[in-house]
Amino acid sequence: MPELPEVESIIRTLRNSSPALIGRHIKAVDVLWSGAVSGCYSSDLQAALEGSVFVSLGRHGKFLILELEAKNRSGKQFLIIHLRMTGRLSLVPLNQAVDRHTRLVFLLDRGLALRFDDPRKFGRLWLVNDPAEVTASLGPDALSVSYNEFAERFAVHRRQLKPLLLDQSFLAGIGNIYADESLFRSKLHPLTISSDLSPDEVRRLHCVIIAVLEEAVAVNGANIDGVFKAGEFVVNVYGREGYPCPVCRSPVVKIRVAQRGTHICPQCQSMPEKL
DNA sequence: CACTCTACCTGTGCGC
DNA sequence: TGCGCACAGGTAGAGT
Repeated sequence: MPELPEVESIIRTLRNSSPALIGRHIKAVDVLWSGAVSGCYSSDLQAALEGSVFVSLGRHGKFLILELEAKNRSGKQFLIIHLRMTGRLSLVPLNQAVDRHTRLVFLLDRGLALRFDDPRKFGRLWLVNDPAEVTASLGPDALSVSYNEFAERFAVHRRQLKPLLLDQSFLAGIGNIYADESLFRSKLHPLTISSDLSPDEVRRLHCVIIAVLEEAVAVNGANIDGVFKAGEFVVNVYGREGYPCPVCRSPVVKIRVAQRGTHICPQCQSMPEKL
């Protein structure tokens, strides 16, 4: 399931592809499942995008932001894509057959197609004039947030750490896997109330989040048995219930926090005193 | 404000 | 072998 590092990895792959996505014209858009298109009708999306050219690629948190220039219109357009859990975006040969999970195909020049596949149909796509129409409610990107901004935003909350890290309006880009990994490496229990952290612990958490995400980005994301196999980043606790903690050898335990499967080392991540 | 629950989906993997 | 079912995940929106 793509979180920030996996989305970043997709962007890098698309940037380095040859022929590149940047500069490609959209000749047509096939919408195989219209539910994937949010905020407008798929016919509007098709009409607005035909003839457009990709000019840049970026992201905010887990949202991909593809900038386009329309042929006959002034002003920019942005295709915003959220892959949610099972979405995939790939550049393929134009003649490659769709499979049963293909939801959208952008037919391009130079014999290419940009394809959106998504078995679980959770992924969504928007066409807007300003990315903020979709991303305005997001907090700062987790990969580049400064310590000052992190600490400032942290200070206004009194919440359990795990749901706080997962809250995209607090910090954009962290999902279940990297939340568990960041809390493990920070030696913090997911149920700890954020306002109970010492300034040193807040600083440590910020450092760990950035370090974890940077490490994962450097190797193209996580590699989790049976779940996500894009990259080489190996997690310590997520999905490893019953396996020994790499630090102290205590068995990793799975608990439920905010309705989410949560993995901890009960030894290294001690329970907050109040519980 | 903080939290919980539900809905959205479908492939996987379990128990029987 | 095959059936049924719980479960996984991110987010929005409603409710406590």
